[in-house]
Amino acid sequence: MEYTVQKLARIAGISARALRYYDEIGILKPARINSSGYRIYGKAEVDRLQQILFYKELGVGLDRVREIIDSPSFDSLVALYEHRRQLLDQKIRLEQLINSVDQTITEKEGGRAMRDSEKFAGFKQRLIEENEKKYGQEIREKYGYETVDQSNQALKGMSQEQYKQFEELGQQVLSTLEEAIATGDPGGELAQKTAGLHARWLTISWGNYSREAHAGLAQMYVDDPRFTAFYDEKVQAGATTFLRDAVLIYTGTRFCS
Amino acid sequence: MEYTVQKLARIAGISARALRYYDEIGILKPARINSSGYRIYGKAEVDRLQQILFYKELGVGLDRVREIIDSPSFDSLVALYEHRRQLLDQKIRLEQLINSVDQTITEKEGGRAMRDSEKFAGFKQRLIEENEKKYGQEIREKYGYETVDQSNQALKGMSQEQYKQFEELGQQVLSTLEEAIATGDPGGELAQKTAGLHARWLTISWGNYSREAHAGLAQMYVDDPRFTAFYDEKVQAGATTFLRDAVLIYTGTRFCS
DNA sequence: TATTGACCTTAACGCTGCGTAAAGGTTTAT
DNA sequence: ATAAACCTTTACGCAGCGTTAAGGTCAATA
Repeated sequence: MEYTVQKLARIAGISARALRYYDEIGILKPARINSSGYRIYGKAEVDRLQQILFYKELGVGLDRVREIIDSPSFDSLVALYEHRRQLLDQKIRLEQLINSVDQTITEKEGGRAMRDSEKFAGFKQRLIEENEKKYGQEIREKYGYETVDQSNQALKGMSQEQYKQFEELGQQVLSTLEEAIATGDPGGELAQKTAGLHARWLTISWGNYSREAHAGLAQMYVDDPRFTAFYDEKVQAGATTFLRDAVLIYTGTRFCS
Repeated sequence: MEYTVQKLARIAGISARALRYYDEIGILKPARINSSGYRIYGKAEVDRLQQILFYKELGVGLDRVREIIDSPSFDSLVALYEHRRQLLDQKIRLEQLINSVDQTITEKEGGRAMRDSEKFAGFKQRLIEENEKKYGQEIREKYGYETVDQSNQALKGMSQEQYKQFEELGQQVLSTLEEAIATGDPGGELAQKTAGLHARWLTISWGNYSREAHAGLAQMYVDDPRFTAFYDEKVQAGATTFLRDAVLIYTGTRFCS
């Protein structure tokens, strides 16, 4: 039941260097050092390592891991809740990045070089988002969710010109969808372009865009016979399912049905 | 139209140190160095910096940014697609982490200490996920999405004992939902617990869990009169909307309706 | 028994994208 | 003239190890 670094490293699936590092920072010290200076780990250390790796697996930093496993269970729960919040924040940031990349891609695909004004608009957008991140929650806590919802609603009844784009896009979605189905590959370039167009269509109709909602809607299309009828008749049989698959891939949603 | 480091830094919203670093790694060199050794930037450098910051904003690393802006537009599109994929991978990883944290939280809240077998099961789970990450796409490309779907389907018709849990959970969801509504706060502890129970309920019924799908379903509940009727009658009026709000917060979904 | 190969040790640099001194020169305003 | 506000280079620090480098230890084999 005694292990040297490499043996423990192998059963734990990490590197020997990592173990030496854990020793160095004091988060996991060997049970004893043998006469040759070798690190010898025992059962207790295996258990502790298991715990360390478990929390690390959750993406917790080593410092925080130490706090968690060296403190009573009450604290660990709080720490986990806090960690969860941080993960969610990261996720939101990632989603914003993905949306931005999507926008850039569609703009570039349109062959239209970005003009300076748009670049600066991007900067403004960034500022707004930063603001949202910093104060959004505070605002929500102060005024409740309904206010935010309402201000989102306010974005809806905006311009008149968008309606034309909206209609056009709707047609474009249908036509590219038809082409895409011919390729048979919902992960293919055409299908992804279709999903992108569909995303823009949604963006206009909802005033904003979230990939969850996009994926959810695509699934709803399939589940709701009215939508299924619409796409399957406007394009061809199976079109709705194909669109859903394309959208699920586009939004990065894992398989969930 | 000529700027020193700090002036440029101010209009670009970054630090002077960053500019010096960009010079150091050669991604943005000043137009010239004046007689006192000061870095002097011109219009061209402003434009280039704008580009750099734009891509950096998308989360692209500086090395890749350099590749993108120093190559024709074709390459940049490919790079963007690739970058998008990486972001999606990161996002999926984050979601897995969040799910794990959720599980740990519910387990800890249940007051039940994790047994060693479960710890190791977690490790196995990790291995499976790693495998999925490494080879999942390859498999999908080889055998198409349907195979993966089918193997997912296979997970569904599993145990018989789960059905009991499933029924029980359904009742629990309803009862905690009722308590939660009494508090009036969809972000509160009880409401989040309800959402957690609902998540577990889904996990069992679907064989796996994705937070997008969860959020999407919650929204669907509100949109679909059959579901609305179910929850609003089983619990009380407005229960469906409350559950949706709780789930949206639980899943970290931004407001999208 | 000598040698090989598989272990073990410490020490120290490297990676990203800068933040943050430290130690000193330049320009501008008062 | 002097202070304030710039500018410069140099270099350590951050997380979590990976990766040599330079050298001891242990078990088995020729």
